[in-house]
Amino acid sequence: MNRRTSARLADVARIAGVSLSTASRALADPRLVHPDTRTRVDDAVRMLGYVAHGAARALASRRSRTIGAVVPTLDNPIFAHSTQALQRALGEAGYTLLLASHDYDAGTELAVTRALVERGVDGLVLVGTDHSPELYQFLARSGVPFELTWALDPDGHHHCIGFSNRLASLRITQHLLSLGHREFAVVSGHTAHNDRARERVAGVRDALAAHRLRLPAHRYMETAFSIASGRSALGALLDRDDAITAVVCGNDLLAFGALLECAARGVGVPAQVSVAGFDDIELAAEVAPPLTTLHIPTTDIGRRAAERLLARLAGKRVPRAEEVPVELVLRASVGPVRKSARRKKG
Amino acid sequence: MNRRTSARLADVARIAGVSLSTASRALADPRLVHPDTRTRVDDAVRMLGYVAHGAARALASRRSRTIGAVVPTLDNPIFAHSTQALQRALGEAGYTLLLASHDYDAGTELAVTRALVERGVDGLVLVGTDHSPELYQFLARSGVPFELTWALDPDGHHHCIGFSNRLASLRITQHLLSLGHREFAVVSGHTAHNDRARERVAGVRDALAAHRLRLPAHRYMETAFSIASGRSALGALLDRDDAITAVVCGNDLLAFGALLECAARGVGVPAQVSVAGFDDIELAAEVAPPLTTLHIPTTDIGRRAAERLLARLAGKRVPRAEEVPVELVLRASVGPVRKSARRKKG
DNA sequence: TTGTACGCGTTATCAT
DNA sequence: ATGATAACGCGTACAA
Repeated sequence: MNRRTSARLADVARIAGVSLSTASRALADPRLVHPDTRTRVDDAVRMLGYVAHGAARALASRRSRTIGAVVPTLDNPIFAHSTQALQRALGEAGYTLLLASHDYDAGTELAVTRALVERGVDGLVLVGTDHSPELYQFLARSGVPFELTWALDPDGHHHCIGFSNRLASLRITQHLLSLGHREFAVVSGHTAHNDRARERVAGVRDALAAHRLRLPAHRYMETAFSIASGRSALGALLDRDDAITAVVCGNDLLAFGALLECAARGVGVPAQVSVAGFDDIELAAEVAPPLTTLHIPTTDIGRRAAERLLARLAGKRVPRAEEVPVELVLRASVGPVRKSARRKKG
Repeated sequence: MNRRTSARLADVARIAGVSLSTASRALADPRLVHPDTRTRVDDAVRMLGYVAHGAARALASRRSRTIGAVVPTLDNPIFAHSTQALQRALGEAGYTLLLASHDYDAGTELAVTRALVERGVDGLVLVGTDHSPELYQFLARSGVPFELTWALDPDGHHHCIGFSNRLASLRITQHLLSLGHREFAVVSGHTAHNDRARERVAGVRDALAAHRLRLPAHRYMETAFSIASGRSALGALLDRDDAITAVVCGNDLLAFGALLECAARGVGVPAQVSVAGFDDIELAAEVAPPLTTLHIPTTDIGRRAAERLLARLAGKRVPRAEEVPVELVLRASVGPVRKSARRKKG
């Protein structure tokens, strides 16, 4: 560990023949120094291979040029995608992303968020509105500005960028209802510590209630957000009840798994629906339609979250809540109700 | 921005009635102080909602408890997955992940790596061995320890954790050859600034050469790593040449796209192969077999990268190169050569 | 436009 | 076991 301590700004200043503060200014805002001195400083920097010491810089300037993001998991492509967009937007603005995930555990979320704040992030990006009171309290005390994403804050207290998961889900269910479907099932992700999942299920129930329909308990399944889970969940549902004609899935991974199960059984569930969409996986529709998806602009969510946060850090005002447009994508093959699914085995 | 400056360690010390250094010790290593003083310090911490100032800590201790990761993109599930594993392992060890991506651009990679080093990361995790001389030089000068992942360094100079993409690809191709296939096509990811992609193609050529076979230019396609690209690439290949009986794809996204194209055309390409596997997407095999995959332990790569790096930071010695096992997964439906693919349209 | 000098909040060294 | 004090490397009034 006897790594020779690298060049400091003082060294740069000495080589360039200027004072420390001049060197500092030359790097912070080149317009503040004489062109000649600037080039001399730049030369010295190159010569020494000088790399600024972020910690010292952060300590003195009280900003780290760092933004923290806390996501449930990167294994869900939608979060990987929006995080990718977030990182890109931040990078272009000279900011660096500190990333943490919590696997849908509130305790972990608080711990990792604390770790990020401790690292001195200038701002935070969280997913959803469903966070423990302790977390909200911690955020308030720490004073770090934050953005909630993938949902809209119902109380309007917090800054957020997203969409109404409930309305989106309502919309897609209404569409199926308009096609004549009455026998619904739902494959949801786990709803604990997950407002998006809960809202999506609620949206289905809302739409059904408007038609005096209910979602029976045996047609509701909650599982992990993965293709494999989606597949086995639909399998279990169809084993229990083969009158089902429409399935609303909590996201595209679940929907894709459901499609696979249909394909394996050789049944054509008349309307296979995904509430959350991810461009690439939507192609799955071509394997085993019918599928209706709600296209969610994951990229926009990440990018706008970054832009909003940076704007706030720059002292600009931004609307507290911002809604991203969500688009219903209808497959050509989605049609009116046909004969119910039939089991192969059993 | 006149956010009241939060509690400092000095405040904690004052409230606890101890000196600054005692407070510091109580937090750094509780065993160093008297149990009574420790509880008094802890109480004061809770009372004030004290959160350590990472920058000051890093400045004084010369370590940031932060590790940087530079990946091509999180949009590729394999990197999302290994990054997720990396973040988890780091988090459990009290480290935080700084993440950056470069979209397969060498210039961007250098820039973001520099940004991470500037933020004071204690170590770095990179993907692959294919980095610009400038980057390697920068890493050497900065002295930051780093791990290369997803490949093995051919020269054995750098610390790495991964597998031989070339041998893996060779193996899968040999398997197809053993089934009697002779008419190969390859759908590869872009090979610029991507040693993994290049090695995978090379592995196919190696295997073919051993049978005195070549890969004609018109049966080779290079495209972006995505499902959509995989699909259209195979479409183009089949349009050109319908004698193809086996397709080796650069990764699972491409392979899945290829499967979709086969399904859409109603052809059964006798052996549809993916060189890189990702558990969930392997389920696609059930939609449109035949598919052979190489299962890669993405989680292990991320976790081991973290463990190796942290071990090195702790002064322990680790083998310079570590290979993760890669497993050939054969689908039941993969059989010997059948009649070639036939085009639907054209 | 440039330089001086102080402070940022913590750890580490050295006493006690 | 605890306390005083000197770094740590940089930003930024303030002065020149």
